[in-house]
This record gives sequence, structure tokens and C-alpha cells, in this order.
Amino acid sequence: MRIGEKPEIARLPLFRDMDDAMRERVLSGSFLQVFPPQLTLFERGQQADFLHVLVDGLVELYVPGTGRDTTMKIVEPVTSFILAAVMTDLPYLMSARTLTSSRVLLVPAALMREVIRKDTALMQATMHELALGYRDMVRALTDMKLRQSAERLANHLLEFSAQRGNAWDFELSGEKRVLASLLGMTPENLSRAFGTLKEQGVSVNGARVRIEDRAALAAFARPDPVPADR
Amino acid sequence: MRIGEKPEIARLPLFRDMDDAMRERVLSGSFLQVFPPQLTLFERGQQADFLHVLVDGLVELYVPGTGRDTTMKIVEPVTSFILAAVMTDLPYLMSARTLTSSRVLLVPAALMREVIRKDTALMQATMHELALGYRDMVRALTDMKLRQSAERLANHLLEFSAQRGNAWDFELSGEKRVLASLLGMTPENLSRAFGTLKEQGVSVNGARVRIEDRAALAAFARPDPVPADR
DNA sequence: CTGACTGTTTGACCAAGATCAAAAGCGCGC
DNA sequence: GCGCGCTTTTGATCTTGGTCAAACAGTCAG
Repeated sequence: MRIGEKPEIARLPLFRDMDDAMRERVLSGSFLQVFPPQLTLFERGQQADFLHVLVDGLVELYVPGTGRDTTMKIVEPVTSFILAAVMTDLPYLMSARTLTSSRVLLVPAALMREVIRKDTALMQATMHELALGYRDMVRALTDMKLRQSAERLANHLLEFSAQRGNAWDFELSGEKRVLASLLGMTPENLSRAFGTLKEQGVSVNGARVRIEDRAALAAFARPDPVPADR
Repeated sequence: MRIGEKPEIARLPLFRDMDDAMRERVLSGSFLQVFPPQLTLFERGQQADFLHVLVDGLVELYVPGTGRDTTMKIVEPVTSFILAAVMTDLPYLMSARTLTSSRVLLVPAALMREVIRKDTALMQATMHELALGYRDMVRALTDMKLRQSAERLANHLLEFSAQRGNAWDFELSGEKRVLASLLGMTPENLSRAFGTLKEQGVSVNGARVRIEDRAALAAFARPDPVPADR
């Protein structure tokens, strides 16, 4: 792989604390590849052959169902994904496709597993990453089970804003249909949910969202009492 | 702790491969405690003070919502639970209560984290356990997002039967209201879902369920193409 | 054996969200 | 600058599952 993106990859929580020589070994055995938009990276059911690290672009993890797919996660750079499948050497539970043109680091799964066994710091980081991923999923499931659609949207907007340094005005990444699927609703219903939130001081213009009254939105969203992990 | 249950605890995937002296250290620093039914073991938001291992009985992990709680998992012996919160030293995302009288091994979280750092085999087992937990959650979330209630019940029955060595006739553990909450529906609706499955050859009498026609039930349930991990 | 309590089932109705259809925006290539 | 194609929005209607209420069943204490 090229030298250019090494620093940002080395800064990843997953690789940050590991032995430098080991990291070099992992990186030199990996490929950095560019993919066009809307390309399937892998499919549910395949044996996990690579740990993926999104360096640039946008990737959707989804599960193909009968008829409709459902979006599980939108991956933003720089983040690793499908660690669990790689670690356990089990088939992928999710498929992945690029939403925009993306650069992805492909770490051979066998190499990853081998180095993890030798480098305790990497193992610890992997463990931590998996634990956080588990907690994300617990949140997503409770969200789905006990909030209704407009509340889920409100919560998502608040979290998204928090990720962006509490910006009260920001652009949604990706299409609204994907957001709808992520939030477990149809595009039509997402539109109506935005309509509902207008009454709580949220204005939308295309992909641009503005939160006029953070307090009102939070009151409507009834956010999780346990604060987000990351 | 008493000597009696050590063998079955030592047989747990989590503790199986670790160094014997280390395991002894963990166990001797832990408490085996008996709890009456319907007792809350811990609550969401609390700092994770103990790793729990259910030795005997039945425990429910749930998330208290506004009004209704939602059941996230029913823990059967012998299984550890809330590993992720212990590992990351973050507050519990779920509350736990006993459903029946239960014996629980309480491993102090700090002790657990300390030993994990020293014992690579334990760290690896923990990592593996977390990865499987993550995958469980992915399955549960997709189930919720793209199957409807009767299908979720059908799938649950098939999985439950598989766990019991493909028994075609078995007892549901715990109350139906808890099962309903686990499957993300009301008790009333669970009742109706059982009604729907009667047409697929499922008969219910109290807690006793009989699967008359496995093939028909599977056709109705459209089970996950990727087989269960454990 | 009986009555009270709890959990489950059934029925009637209601609400959230899905579906279907059509209109309105928007972006991009020619 | 125009028009085609795709996404988003809006409206009407339907389906699923939730709510409320009451009947029913099982368990246990007296």
C-alpha cells in the first residue's frame, strides 16, 4: 500500500496501540483499493476474507431481505468494519456496498487473526471495538423496539449533530431513502416524520437540516439516559 | 465460593482455555449468590461492577422504557452476561432481573479486567464471546426490522427447538408475556401469532409447544440463510 | 372446595406505519 | 436551456399491531 494514508490508519483506535513492527506487517500485507459508487464489496453469507477499513468515501452495511433490504449502518471514514465476522472466521451477516466512490483498506482476515494472536495491544483494542459495536447494536435494537418513527428520527438528528460538534445546521450524508432504511421506515414515512419534527423546530431543505430548538427536539426525542459511548 | 459448581463454570467457553492458576484467582475473588425470583440484579445506567455468570435459574435482560419495558435476552444457565459493559468499564445499557430463583456467580469487574490483561487465552475468549454477542444482536435487529410478528415467533420456535436438539415438542421457559416482549410484541398479539401458526402445524397447550410440521413452519418463517453461530 | 389473584386469551376498536399512485423537485447530459 | 430520469413529497387507502375491556384458566391460601 501507499505511504500516504498510513498516518490516519495508524491513528485508528484499533491499530493505535499496537507494536509498530506488527502494524507495519499488517499494513504491508494489505491492499488499498478504490471502488466506484454503488459497488457491492461483499455479500451476506460469504466467508469473511478481509477486514475492511474505510479510508475515504461512504459505505452502507445492509441485510438483503425478501423484497426490501434494510440498512444496518452507514460507515464513515476512518472506520473499520465487519470485525466480528473476521475475528470469528464466520460468514458475513451483512452485505456492504459503496454509496459514493470510496477508498478501502483490505486487510486479509487470516493475517489479521494471526497478528491479533501475537500482539496483545491489538487484541485488547479489538476486544474493545467489539464491545462498543455490541453496545451500538443494543441501542439500535431498543430504539427500534420502543420508539416510534418520528422519535427515532429526532434521536438520530441529535446524535448526528453531536458527532458534528453539536452543529445546529448540517448536511445529511447519503440519500434520504438510505436514512429511512437505517431508521427502519419507508422513504414516504421519513418525509412525514420530518414534517412532524417541523413542529419541534427542525427545518429541512434538501439534505440541509437545521435544528432551531435543540431543547424542544430533545424533549420530543426522549433521548437515551445512558450517554453514547463514542 | 463453594467448590461444587467450579467444574461447570470452568467448562464455560469464556473460562475454558485460560491458565488454571488465573482461573483459580478469578473464582476465589468471586461470590456465588442465590437470588429469589423477580429480583433486580442491576439497573441500566449503573457502573458495571460485576461480571455475572448465571449458574442456575433464569434471568431476563431488559431495557426500561417509558411505560413498557422491553426484553432484550433471556439468559439460561450456564452463561455469562453483560461482558461488554464490564470490559469497557461503561454503565450498563440493560437492567437484569431474575425470573426464577437463581444462582449467580459475581466476578468483580476490576478483577476481571485485571486478569484479562494478563491472560491472553482469557482475552481471546472474551473477544470471541463479544463477537458472537454482536452477531446475535445483528440478527435480532434484522429480525425486528424485516419480519412481522408471526414470522418472528415462528423463527424463535425453530431456533428454540434447535437448541433443544431439534425436539418437536417442548416447554417454553418463562412466562408468555416475557416471550412477547422479547419478540417485540404485546402478550395479546403473541396469542394471536400462535393462532396464526396453528395453520402451520403448531399446537400450544399452556407452556407446551408441539411442532407438527417442521417444513411448513420453516417455509412460513423464512429462516435466516446464514446458520446460527452457536 | 372455594374464592381471590394472576396470567392468558378473545373480541372490538384504534393508531402507526406501509403501500399505491401521482405530482413535484432536482441533477445531469446533450 | 431543455428534457429525461431519479429521488422526494403528498395524498388516499389498507394492513399490522396496539389498546382497552372482558371472559377464561390455572394456582394457591384458607
